[in-house]
Amino acid sequence: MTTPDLQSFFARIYRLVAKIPAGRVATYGQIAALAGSPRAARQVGYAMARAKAEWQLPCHRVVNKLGALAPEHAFDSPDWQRFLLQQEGITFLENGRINLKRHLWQPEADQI
DNA sequence: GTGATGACGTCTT
DNA sequence: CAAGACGCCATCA
Repeated sequence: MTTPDLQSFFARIYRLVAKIPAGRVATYGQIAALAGSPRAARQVGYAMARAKAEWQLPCHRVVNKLGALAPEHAFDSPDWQRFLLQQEGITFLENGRINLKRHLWQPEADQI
């Protein structure tokens, strides 16, 4: 159709991120693909940076495909994201990355 | 409308 | 998989 963007891709990204259950993590590419643009993974991170705290988005549950967390400057405190994830039961490897094999979010049709 | 930006991903070394 | 370079693509100035 001529109007594929109901509001903006960011809006869809926010909606998807909000559906990530606690104790699970999703990748930027995963969110981007669900939003309709598999190649727009960067925009997912951009959307997180522009996200407002009032939206209460679990942006700390969004990581890259390597399991590495966002840059330190992205959160209030350098290890704030890691702290939140550990509080939800996320396990980290010795190299400081998340064990995606164990905590990667598997979106279902009803979740979208 | 053009150019620059960037919380990524993939390829190559 | 580590580190660097290029590409992608929506948003911002």
